[in-house]
Amino acid sequence: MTVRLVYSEHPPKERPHPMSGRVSCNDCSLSPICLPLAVRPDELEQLDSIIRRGRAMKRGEHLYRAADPFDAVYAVRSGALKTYSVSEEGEEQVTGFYLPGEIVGMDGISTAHHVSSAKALDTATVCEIPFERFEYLSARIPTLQHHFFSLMSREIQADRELHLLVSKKSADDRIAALLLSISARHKRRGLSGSAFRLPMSRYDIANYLGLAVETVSRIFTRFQQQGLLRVEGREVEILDRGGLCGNAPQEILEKQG
Amino acid sequence: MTVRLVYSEHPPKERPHPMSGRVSCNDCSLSPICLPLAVRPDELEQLDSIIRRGRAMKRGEHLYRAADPFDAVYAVRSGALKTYSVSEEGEEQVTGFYLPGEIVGMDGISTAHHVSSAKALDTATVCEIPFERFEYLSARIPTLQHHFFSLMSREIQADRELHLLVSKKSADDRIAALLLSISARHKRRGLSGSAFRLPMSRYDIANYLGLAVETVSRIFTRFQQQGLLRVEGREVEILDRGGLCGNAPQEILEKQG
DNA sequence: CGGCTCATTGAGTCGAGTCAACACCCGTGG
DNA sequence: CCACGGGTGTTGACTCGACTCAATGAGCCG
Repeated sequence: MTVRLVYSEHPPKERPHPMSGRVSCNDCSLSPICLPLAVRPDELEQLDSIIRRGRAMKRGEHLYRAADPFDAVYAVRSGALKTYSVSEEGEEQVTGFYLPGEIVGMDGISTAHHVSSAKALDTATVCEIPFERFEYLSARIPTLQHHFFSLMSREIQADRELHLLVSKKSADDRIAALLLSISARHKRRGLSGSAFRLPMSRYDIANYLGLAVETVSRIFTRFQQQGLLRVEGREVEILDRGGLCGNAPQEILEKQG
Repeated sequence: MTVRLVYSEHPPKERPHPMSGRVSCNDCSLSPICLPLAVRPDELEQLDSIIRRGRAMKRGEHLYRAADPFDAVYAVRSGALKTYSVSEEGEEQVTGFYLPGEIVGMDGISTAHHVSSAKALDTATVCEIPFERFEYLSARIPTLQHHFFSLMSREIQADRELHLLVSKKSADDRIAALLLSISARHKRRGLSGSAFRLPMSRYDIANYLGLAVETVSRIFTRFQQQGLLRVEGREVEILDRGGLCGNAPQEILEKQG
């Protein structure tokens, strides 16, 4: 099979286009699912004023590395990132994938330095939210404080679901759950929930889910044979959502909202 | 072996004794590791005034259940709790163990109802912190707000370490890491870091770490044969910390501070 | 004393890992 | 232009760590 599937939303890029780095939260298409959802229009200006917008990143570039001083969290604007940590034996552990509208970097708050690294999986754009100023602001905007508590709480919830997934479910279930999660997060942004491009490699998927690359590959192939999916490299189309759910019985492991 | 090991700190209970439910944060021996560590003496009064102290719980009693409305987080004062969720298939997933000085219930913030259940593993006492009032207060006490962000961030960190443990490490490593974690958390409270009583059953340990009960049992036995541990039911003495660390290479999976 | 839960131990099986080979794509450079 | 090499993905054959099933023992409560 050599036909290139074309239903990915990658080219063309979503609005706001990465080039237009100056777009304020007001004009950003992601604001209904990002931080701004928590604040009134008149407060949005204050939030807007502390955000450094539109930092562009190339594939493979680091947003921060473990042990870097922590002084900001980041909202993903376009593209995708992964976070990972490295154990003393040097083995990498992928801890999360972050899509547009999601907040990355919250794990560094308690230690004043990052405990993991964040790397762009693709060309990406992020908005930097200096944390000290953000704390100052969130003490003055109750809904913002509450929303950030919520976001962190949701991150904890997602980690717990992942814990269940990795500690109790079969390899099939894990892959299905990841696919459904990414699907749901796409749909939330108004994109197709059934056809999309995976931003991460098989290696990253395997690492994240606690599997071997070969296992991931085999399961993708089998899902395709079973008519659950259409797979072509990183392009995926979900053909039988019900069948996948049967494999990943617990809802969808969402990341944030 | 039928000798009952006596080095557990269980009887006698730690001060403050569960009976003395009225002890204010000021007089609580846990305050250096609990919420109060973040506030000045004059602010402590305000925090103190919103806390409902010394709720006593019997072994097996629920602090809250999944789907209960969320309106408070809880500081463990004595005893121990576990949190768990139940998947649609009815299987339980233990998501955490909470010892004195630790905060439980943060996973319910985003949904306004709890997504997991919390159950006493032993006779326990908890201090209830009504969350709405707490948010009001933390907007006025910057260090308190920051500390709570920190606590949640640390919870996320701990979950990520657990993720690594469960998805990449052998059964031996997982057990060793759990023992070292509990040891460290004991030591933080000024108790023995080498001899203590596990508050949870083998079943809970297995469930938490993604193992079968039989595996946990076998490994405890083997660790004892290798001279790493002394085990007698739930009483544990760590004999060779270095040997255990060799099994659990990553530091110690701490929960909070 | 039964009945219960919790813990331990043994025997056999299987899901997923490891090792190894190969196919594909893409950029580089002769 | 094609050859080369590295990164990424797929497939097959074999192995093994941890699970399952099963039986027994220890402690606790009514």
